[in-house]
Amino acid sequence: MTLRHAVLAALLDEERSGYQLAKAFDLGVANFWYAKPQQLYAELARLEQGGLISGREVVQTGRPNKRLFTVTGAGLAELEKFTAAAAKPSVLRDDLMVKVQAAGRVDTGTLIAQLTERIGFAEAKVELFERLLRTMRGDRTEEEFLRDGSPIGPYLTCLRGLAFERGNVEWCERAVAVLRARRDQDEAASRSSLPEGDDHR
Amino acid sequence: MTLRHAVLAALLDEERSGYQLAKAFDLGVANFWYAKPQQLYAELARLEQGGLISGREVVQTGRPNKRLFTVTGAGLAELEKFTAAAAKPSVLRDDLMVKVQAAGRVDTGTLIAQLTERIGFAEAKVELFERLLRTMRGDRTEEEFLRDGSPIGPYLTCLRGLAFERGNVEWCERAVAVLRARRDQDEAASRSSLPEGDDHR
DNA sequence: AGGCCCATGTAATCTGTTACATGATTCC
DNA sequence: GGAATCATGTAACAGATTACATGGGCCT
Repeated sequence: MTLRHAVLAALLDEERSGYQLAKAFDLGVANFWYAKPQQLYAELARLEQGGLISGREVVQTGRPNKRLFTVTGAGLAELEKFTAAAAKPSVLRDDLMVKVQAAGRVDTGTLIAQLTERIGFAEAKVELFERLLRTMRGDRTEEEFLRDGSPIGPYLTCLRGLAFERGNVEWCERAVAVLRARRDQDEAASRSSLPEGDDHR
Repeated sequence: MTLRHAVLAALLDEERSGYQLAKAFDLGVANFWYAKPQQLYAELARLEQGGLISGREVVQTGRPNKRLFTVTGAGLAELEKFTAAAAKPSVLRDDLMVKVQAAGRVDTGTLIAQLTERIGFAEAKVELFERLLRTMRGDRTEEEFLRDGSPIGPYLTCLRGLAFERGNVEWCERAVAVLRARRDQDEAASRSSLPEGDDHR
């Protein structure tokens, strides 16, 4: 049950609507947690009922009204308690890893295509995070911001997201290079010896 | 439903028991997926019933008998299908990120303690992965292994795990340094001006 | 006219976690 | 004598995903 705390943390520096949170927690942005809109609306309802956040209706013209939520004192206390509790190590769960684990037994072309697609996604996120960081620090340098900028939390988590996506790009590129080289080698080998379909494994 | 495919991928290069899989998928090793033992035993049962894997009883003396599983033709076909399907981008979910997101509003000392603990875990995993890689490649250099070593899948996923954990160490160290510097600054500031409890935010 | 953005949810299903259960062997 | 390792599960509950639902405004 950590979505709870992720929501509280996201509401700390400014009040937000469910929709805004949904944007922030969706893939493409998610720099510190991921969740679907439905999950968020449900969690917001529970949090409000428990008095950890409070919402206020904002009437809008030209578009549906929305509810903006703020963390209450009780909410902050809950976050404090959560922070003090032992963190469970993060769990890795990525489809692409499973596919690569099977490399050599499944079609190499398909794998290369998937890795290439991922490179695109990851690069887009790298750019997004870089833009986000620039926006947060404004005209200051990174060092200056880290020394006394605010809010510092989102900046730090964004830095982690950036490094993570850069790691993705590097690894995917490496994997593509390795798989291509091995495929070319296998093809050359089967051409020279046995022209019959000698599957590369 | 990707645990299914993760299990298939893990059984590809050699037959394993539920217990062995549980070890491999547990934190501390998990280089490409994470799951609890109970989940694995349940999934193995389902996979066997579906004919995607087949198990054989191995009678042991001095310890309980075990069942070793292998991927069937149908299982490999399923993996192939999975590989060709679009991968959903990986979801980030890490308690520690949530805590850091709240930096500045929750106790800094607690945060630093948590980050320091994580550094320890991550360093242990770095060493573990390095050992695993060395074992896999034997007396070959990394380049040699990547050119024609086998199995290549586990080696590549392990490389990703290694890079990920190194990224964790670097980021945690950075975050600790930043938070320490800011805390010291705040303390100095409140000592010189207002000795009254002027919370750093 | 069709599709996307804003804005919020409900219901059913699937996945994952926690707690419980058993029992022999080996190591300290 | 107690803890850890090997080995396999069941049952109850919590958490997450998928499908469905609504409705006005804006852009092309």
